[in-house]
Amino acid sequence: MRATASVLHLDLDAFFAAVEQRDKPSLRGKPVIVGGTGGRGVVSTASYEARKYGVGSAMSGREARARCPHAAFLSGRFHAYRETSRAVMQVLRDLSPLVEPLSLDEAFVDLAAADLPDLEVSTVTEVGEQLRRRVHEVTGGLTATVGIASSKFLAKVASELDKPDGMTVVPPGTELDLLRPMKVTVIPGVGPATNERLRRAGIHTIAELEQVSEDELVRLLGQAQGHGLWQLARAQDSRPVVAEREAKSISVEGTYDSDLTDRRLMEGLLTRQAREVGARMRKNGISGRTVSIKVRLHDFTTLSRSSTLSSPTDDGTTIGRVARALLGDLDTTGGVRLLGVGVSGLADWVQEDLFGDDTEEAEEEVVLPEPPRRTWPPGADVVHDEMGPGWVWGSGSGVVTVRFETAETPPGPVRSFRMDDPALHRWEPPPED
DNA sequence: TCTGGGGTCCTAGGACCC
DNA sequence: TCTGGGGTCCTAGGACCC
Repeated sequence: MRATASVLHLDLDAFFAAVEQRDKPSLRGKPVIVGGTGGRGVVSTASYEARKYGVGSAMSGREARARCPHAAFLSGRFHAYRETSRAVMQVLRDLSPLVEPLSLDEAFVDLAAADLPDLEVSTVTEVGEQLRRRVHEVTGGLTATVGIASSKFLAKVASELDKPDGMTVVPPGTELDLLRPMKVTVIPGVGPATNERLRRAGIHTIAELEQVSEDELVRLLGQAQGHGLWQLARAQDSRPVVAEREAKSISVEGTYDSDLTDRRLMEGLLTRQAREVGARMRKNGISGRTVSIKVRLHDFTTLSRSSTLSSPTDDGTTIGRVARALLGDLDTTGGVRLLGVGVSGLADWVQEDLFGDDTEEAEEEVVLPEPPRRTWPPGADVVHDEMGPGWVWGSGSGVVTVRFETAETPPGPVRSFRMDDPALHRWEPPPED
């Protein structure tokens, strides 16, 4: 904690939804929900008009639709969000060289590194208001909420107090007066699980947390979190604003509208994800040694497996080969809703092939199931079961006849299914790159 | 058909080394 | 041949954040 209110936290209000309303005037003043469009999607951002109906982040699309059926549901234009975010971050860097982005819509700014006459409350208040006006200008009308205080913790807490389009400055010396009546859930890092543990120990507010000894908190929550919360309950936070932080992992994952049971299909999807991870690594000039997969089963149980290579790689083919081998250890008979591939243990150098050709080795390729050849029913003509992918040969009287073949393996066997047979799954094409 | 995607950090146990 | 301890790496899982 500093003696001056020199840490600024800026939060763009309902960011994704606000960009959509900016770019499409017909959406202004109306409920807009970004995310939650797919069969298993969740809400990423709801505009304030939609929040009135109880729609919020991380809510399932199904529930959001039930609460606010007349909202505009959008899948998101991340390029536009990234571009707008860049403009905002540049405004912050014009104010101070020490800017720490937390996400596309949030950042800390160290005002002690800015060129200001002093750090009095009146001065930083004016700086904050100017900053909010400037953000409004460069974004074409987006609003931001700002918190300014003597530490990251307090600045972030402060920026939550006057949303949207507001600002809160916490004068040095008043931090504990502000914190003590608040619930422990305002502390970043206290989520549902930690809150429940604290609640069982009779701790609801920060004032109550402050009464608990450090030993007791460590016993309750473990060394790192116990010690951390003991400090935050006293407004003790000396974490610096750090401008550049290097990525520690890169991953790609996907949730599928219906559960996967076909191992060949899973291997094909992992292969595709591995290629995407490799491409992103090369683009960023990094490589890594530990390849991980993530598998979420039908019942939401989440498994992970990883393998550490003797030397770093950025090669999608290698990553894919390891990923498929890791999948081989897992029992996926109940069905899989999510698959993911990641690489960690990153180094900012590349071991080999720095300028070499990047053609992939053909013998490592896994053949993806064939694309649709006929249409029945609309959008669902290519299907698969545990035998692999197939396509609909004919249908009638509630029965579907499927040929299990691909261009590589004709002619395949023909089987008939009832239309509602749970063994028959719609083939979900992998997302576009 | 409750429960996204891309991350970070922490814990805990076992291997292995000194 | 009584049991030792620390440090690092690896793996799996969990909590949390936006």
